[in-house]
Amino acid sequence: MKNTIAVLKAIADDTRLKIIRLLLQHNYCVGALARRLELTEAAISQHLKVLREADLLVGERRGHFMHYDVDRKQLRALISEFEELAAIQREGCQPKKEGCMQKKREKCRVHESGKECPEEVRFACHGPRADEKENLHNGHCNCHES
Amino acid sequence: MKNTIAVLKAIADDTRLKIIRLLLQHNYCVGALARRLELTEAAISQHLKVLREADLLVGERRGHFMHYDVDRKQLRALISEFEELAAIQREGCQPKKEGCMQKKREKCRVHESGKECPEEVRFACHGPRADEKENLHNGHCNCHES
DNA sequence: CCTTTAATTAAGTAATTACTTAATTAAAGG
DNA sequence: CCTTTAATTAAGTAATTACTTAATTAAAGG
Repeated sequence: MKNTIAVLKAIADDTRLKIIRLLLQHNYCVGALARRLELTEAAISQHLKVLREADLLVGERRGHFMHYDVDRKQLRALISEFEELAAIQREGCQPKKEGCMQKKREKCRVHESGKECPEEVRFACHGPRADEKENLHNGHCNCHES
Repeated sequence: MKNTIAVLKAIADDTRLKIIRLLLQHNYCVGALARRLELTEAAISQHLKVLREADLLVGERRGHFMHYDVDRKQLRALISEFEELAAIQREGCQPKKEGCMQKKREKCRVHESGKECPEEVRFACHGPRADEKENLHNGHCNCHES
């Protein structure tokens, strides 16, 4: 799936979810959708555009009328993404093995002196910065509980 | 699931989806999430509130720290909702059997006279109003193609 | 108690979104 | 061609959202 967030945003709207439900059942034209959902055709057209750009719909012209179909492949792709998400396992925290600096954490009383946190204790107290990926255990393990 | 749209809206945000991914792996406190996502704790706290109110998270206080957990039941419930959606079958349109008024449709030239659409042809031309659920075939079948 | 700390809430702002009406586009068909 | 029709796009608006900084709350611990 190209852009999961765009697909989710597209589907996370009451009107658009109703449109998807309707189009899964029948091949409604834009006017029919507008009548059923009691909105203007312009509003429906704009919603259809959002869904189309998220690859959730494919449109087909039939004479004067545009008929839209749900791309069921994309729906299934979304389900797969969620299944992958739900399958993420909890990683157990092993402070000692991973070098979590429990002791240094206790030393952090920087604000008393009004000074900047010295590098020696900054990491232990405030955890890794975005660019420090090595130690992932500050802030989420039991170090805090001591 | 109580409110599918609220759950979808909660999850359909880049930052919040990242929070969910992180919390599925580890028990991060709010500050740790803020550091990793390079946002203020206030911003994270507000996102956590959205997720909490969608029942996607449960929080637990540990001393000074709040630790949040993803409610995996809710994730699975969301997957079920999507599977139900994807399982909706296309209903074939049977105009004759269902009394679709193909003939009357052709008579609709109301706008020529500048008059209101007479009730006799209104339904056929413009389809059922929201309160007319009996005939679901105007606007989505091949009637238009004739 | 009093101070520190982590998290939340309040207040404000810029960007986005969901609609409206009006204008435009494009196919159908005399 | 010219008109009709269905759909889309343009322009504008009110509501919502994602953030910020500042103020508040609540537990921890000397």
